[in-house]
Amino acid sequence: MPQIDRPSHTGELRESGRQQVLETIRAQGAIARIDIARETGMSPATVTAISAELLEAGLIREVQPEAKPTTGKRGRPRVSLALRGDAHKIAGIKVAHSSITVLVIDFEGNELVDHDMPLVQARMEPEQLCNAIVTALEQCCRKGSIGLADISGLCVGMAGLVDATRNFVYWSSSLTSRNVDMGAHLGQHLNCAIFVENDANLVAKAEHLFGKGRDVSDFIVITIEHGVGMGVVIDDEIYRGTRGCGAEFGHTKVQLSGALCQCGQRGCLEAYVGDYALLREARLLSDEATPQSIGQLSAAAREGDALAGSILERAGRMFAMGLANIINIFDPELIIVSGTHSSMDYLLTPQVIEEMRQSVVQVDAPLPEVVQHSWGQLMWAKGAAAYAVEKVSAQCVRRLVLDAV
Amino acid sequence: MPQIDRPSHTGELRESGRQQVLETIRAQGAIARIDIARETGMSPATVTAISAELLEAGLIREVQPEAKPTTGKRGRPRVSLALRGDAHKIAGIKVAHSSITVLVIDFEGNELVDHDMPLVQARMEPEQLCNAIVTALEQCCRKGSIGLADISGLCVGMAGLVDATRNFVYWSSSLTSRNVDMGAHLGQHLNCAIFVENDANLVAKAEHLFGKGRDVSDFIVITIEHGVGMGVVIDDEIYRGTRGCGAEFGHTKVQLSGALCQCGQRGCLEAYVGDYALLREARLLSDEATPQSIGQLSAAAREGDALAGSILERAGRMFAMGLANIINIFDPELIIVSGTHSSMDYLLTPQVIEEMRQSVVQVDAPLPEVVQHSWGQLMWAKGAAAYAVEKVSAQCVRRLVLDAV
DNA sequence: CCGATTTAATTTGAGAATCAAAAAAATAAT
DNA sequence: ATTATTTTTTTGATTCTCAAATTAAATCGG
Repeated sequence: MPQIDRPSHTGELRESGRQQVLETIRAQGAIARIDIARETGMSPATVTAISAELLEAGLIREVQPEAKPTTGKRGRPRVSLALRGDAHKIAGIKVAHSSITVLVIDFEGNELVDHDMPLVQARMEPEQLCNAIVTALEQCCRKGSIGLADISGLCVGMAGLVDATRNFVYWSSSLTSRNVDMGAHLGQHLNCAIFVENDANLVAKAEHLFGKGRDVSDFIVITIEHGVGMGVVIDDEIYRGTRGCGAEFGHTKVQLSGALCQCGQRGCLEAYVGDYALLREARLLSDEATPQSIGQLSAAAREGDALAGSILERAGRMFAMGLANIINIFDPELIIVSGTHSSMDYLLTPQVIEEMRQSVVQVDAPLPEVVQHSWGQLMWAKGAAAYAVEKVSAQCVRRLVLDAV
Repeated sequence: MPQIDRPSHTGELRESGRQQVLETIRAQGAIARIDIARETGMSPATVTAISAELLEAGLIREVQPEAKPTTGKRGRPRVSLALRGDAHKIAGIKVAHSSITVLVIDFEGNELVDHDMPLVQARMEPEQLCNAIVTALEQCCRKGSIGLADISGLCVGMAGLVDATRNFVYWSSSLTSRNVDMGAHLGQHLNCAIFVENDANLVAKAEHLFGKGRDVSDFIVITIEHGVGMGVVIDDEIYRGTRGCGAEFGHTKVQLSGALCQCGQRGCLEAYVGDYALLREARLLSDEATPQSIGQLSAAAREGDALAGSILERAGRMFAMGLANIINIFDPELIIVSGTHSSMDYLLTPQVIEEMRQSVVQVDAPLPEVVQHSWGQLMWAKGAAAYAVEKVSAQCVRRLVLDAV
């Protein structure tokens, strides 16, 4: 009884070597073999062998040392290795309330083309949503003169409870039904590797691959938008929990029987710091001056409007408390507060940081760094693409190892 | 320039194989080679090779199949492998407020002897505490007729902020000074492998090796005692955070500007559900009936005392909120509420579980199981011993691999 | 301009860990 | 006794990796 595809221990080892090299190259952009050896702890001989294989497979390329390094350094010049962008085209897709954003990148991470397709309604039946996704992808491909068949893989990011290991959506604000097997649905329309993930996790991925978490193996990303999301990276992996619905930072409770949240429960952090929560309170301001957007509210506060100020102040204090709790629980190296708009301007103020500091368990060791990162509107799609790239990468390596047999 | 102790990739692989076999044997108690192969995914050939080595090293033994398995099963009978208890003697030591508990176990986990030595004062200078620990260990060894030199390793568990990777104590309620290198201090008195850990993490270890977390790779242990502690096991490893001071569940904030905690901050969960918090409130009861212990308070509540009832009810609600937050963040497979006394009787009631359920993000998937586990007073020491056993195990394997070269 | 020096990459040969398949061992069934 | 069955061990091959030696490609110094 031959055991065919049970991963052998040696196979795993081999895979991990290749994976490591590829990841190192991706993390560094362009890096010489000798530095890969240093970085990964492998011997130069092994790096040579592996990179030869990756070169042959067309996944990486040698970068000719552009300019003479003029600075007198003797010895054989190092030849850097970089990813071959044209090895694959990969799509990241974000389903938002009012539009679907698509971004196509190459294997190296270069953005080829993006597209935003408005949605007429925010919540749809699964089939309807799939059609919309496919349409958005097609439009994007057409715009960039890319064949749909050239897409090696894609990832769809959506708000809600997603079990990424199964491409399964327990619940999403974009879907009218619960418990949808999005992977299967999309698979009927598209013939490429398909992944579905929670959007906050995708931002974490984006930070890890392209952003401020590039060289960090353990960090936490917090997104503030309509709701509040969190992505946790532990040991270079996204932490997901058993059912795939962990890291629901926005729905951790910060107040017994507190404010009503869009999830129907009370006292969620989101119900104090999310967009809708602030605007809900802002409506109590005198009618004429009622701010319709966070920007207006924030401006009113800056101009000395006491009520607006107190709304933002409370949100800030709640946010500080939430941040402190995260630090007390995870003790991460780094916290990245990511967003597409300037939520940070009023939420991540020095006062909030100070308040957070005072709610963190006191230790004579430096606090985790808290940084903010404003991305463009493409943040989400970029994260989705990053995730898909990683998955496709892993698939390539796996195929490489199998083919070698 | 030969690179001597940089762990080679092959060495890691080899180590992992041996480790895996040993762990499987420990987890299963006694298990045949073929089942180890099935369990770990290795080939039977490899298991034979590895177990031969472990047998020769004296770490495991063959268990003769006791009774004829009468039930007609043909074929060569399987020979189970078990740990050799006499391979090592290991001490677990818990430093509590009023005493030091020591437990000596053998390599197989059998309890050989335990001892409790009262302490005259709860907080001491490092040197003083070390002396007390050594004295307690000596007394325990004498009681069990064990030579101090026969102890292969020990672990000291203490409440507070401990960086176990460095055996370093940022702060502990048992120490008068901060930032103590306990490992170095103890090393001057004892000549064996020494480990220092946070006590909640040790309970997690105990649950993982001997308790309800035996076959679970991801779970969370919550301890309620004087304070509230948490141990997080992710992927069969204790999660510690970067500075080694994560998982401070007791000091997560559940109320803005809330009740005063012993840590000096406000609104910590511990300040609502810890022993001292309940007794603090209970003092407001009519003087004569003031309960001096949790047991009395709990009894009063059961007898219909409204004030006592409301104290416990609020504690329960806060605890439910804390539990729900943990689930929302970690989405664990299992939560074990561990304790030496019956805190569970009033904290882990059906009402609390129900309230927790209502504060958890709603998913059409079964809730994480919440179980309670009452250990004897030896719980902590047992956890410490479990941790030390694991570490010593790993050390043995490492030595085995190195010696083979 | 040419050898000496330096650094990077590759080749070579060997060691080690694993696995598949075959063989051996130990038992039950017939 | 013979056959069937199951576990364990042995054998031989594979292959992943590494150390050391070698080759490659540059600078430096005279």
